[in-house]
Amino acid sequence: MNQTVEPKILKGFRDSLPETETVRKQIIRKLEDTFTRFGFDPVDTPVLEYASVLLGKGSGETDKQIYRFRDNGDRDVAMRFDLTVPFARFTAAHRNEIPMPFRRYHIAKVWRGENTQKGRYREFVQCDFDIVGSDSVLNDLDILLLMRESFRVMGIEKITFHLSHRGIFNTFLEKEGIGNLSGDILRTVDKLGKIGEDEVGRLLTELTDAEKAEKVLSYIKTEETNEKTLEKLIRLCGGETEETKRLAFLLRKLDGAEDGARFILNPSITRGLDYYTGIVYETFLDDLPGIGSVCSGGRYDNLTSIYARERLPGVGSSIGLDRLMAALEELNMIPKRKTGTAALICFQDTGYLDSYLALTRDFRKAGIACELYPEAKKLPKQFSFAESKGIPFAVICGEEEFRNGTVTVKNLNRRKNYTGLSFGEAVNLIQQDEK
RNA sequence: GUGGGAGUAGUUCAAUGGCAGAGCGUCAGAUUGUGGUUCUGAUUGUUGCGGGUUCGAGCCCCGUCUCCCACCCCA
Repeated sequence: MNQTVEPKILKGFRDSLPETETVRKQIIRKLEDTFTRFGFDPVDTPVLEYASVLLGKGSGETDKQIYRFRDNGDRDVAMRFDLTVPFARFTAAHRNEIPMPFRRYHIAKVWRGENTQKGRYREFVQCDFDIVGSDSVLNDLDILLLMRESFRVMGIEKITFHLSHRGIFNTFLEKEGIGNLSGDILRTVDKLGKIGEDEVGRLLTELTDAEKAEKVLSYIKTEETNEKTLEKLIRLCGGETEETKRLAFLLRKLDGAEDGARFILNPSITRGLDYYTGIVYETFLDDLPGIGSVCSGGRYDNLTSIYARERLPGVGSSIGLDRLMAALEELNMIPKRKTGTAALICFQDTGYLDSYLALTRDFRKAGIACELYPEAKKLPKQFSFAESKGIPFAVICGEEEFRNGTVTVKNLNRRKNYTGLSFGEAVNLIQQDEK
């Protein structure tokens, strides 16, 4: 039997080793705590949906990227492409069980069959949070505050939130008599950061004419301050509207940044997805903007239009966890933690097996994540095993300790011994360093 | 999906069409209750995969897979 199958995996799909997955789980835990503090509840939906439920919800481009096939019962099925469309179906299906306004978060994998690049995979995790069933600007504000808080708890402060307003932009386009070209113009304008003003101007001139292109270019330019940018938008729209007042309110409330995170009114942000109608935003790391937005979203008029009659407005955002982690890795910001295990119980003397087992049990009972080395090998051997796994502490007990009822703990990073400890002191020592 | 670049030991990288190599790492010992130095010895390969040309292919040609880059789109 020397015929083996090559252990290969598909393009754009990845394994996650403990050193990566431990960090990922830690980040997810922090995010879940944060979402919960903001009053959001978790939900889940199936990976597979009827293709008819998922198709035709984004642009034509997104349909091509959806994984779709016939299942064993010959049903036309598809894997979820994002978490928003399944959420729309979910909300329509459970409308009577959900009190409005509804705050939910959903952290799960999604699949897109597109070409890969750094920070672009075919299977990746999104962290979505939305508030539906209310038009209130306070929800827009809370989503933005939650975005800032989420990055703060992840320890990322050099970050910029670019925001803009789809509705105001459309008002402007209508006023200029080019509202019918909204979709094309939005997509073109969206490229400003990448291809520059001249090239965008050229493309806009192709779409309209030189004069209109000039006007649009002027509209999408970010001025020195948010106030000035806002003033310009109001002027180009022909005066204040409900929407500009709304945007002004948000910018006022978001002012007074307590850390490095900044909110910038950037009218060139438009988002490719069609369903946004109000405020939209994208988030870039100051040190690695090239990897793309790590958190995007906006306000939409009607989440469930395809599935139900009732109009259901909402606002939400999505953190791209895998892209974020790829960026953090590139920036050397991934914490070194390779395991959740805090202590290795060294095994030296087979005669004391029961004592080792009892010690292991007691540490676990006290909340210390630990494992007992399964063989009575030499200590250096056990130390280097712990080190290679990233376990910070070794518990060293032999005849002397068991006779005195004491515990010896070694901090493996500092190579420092703590002898003659009581069990409680040992637990404290290990827990202290946990933080 | 379209176009460009890359793929050699666990890893970083060598090898004019002519015996696949080095550093680092890993393992064992010097060292049977304490691993960062040193020394000794050992280990590591379907050159991504499959074909072709050739006396002979890691190297040239074709196909394919994966990664990286650009477009597209987006997290």
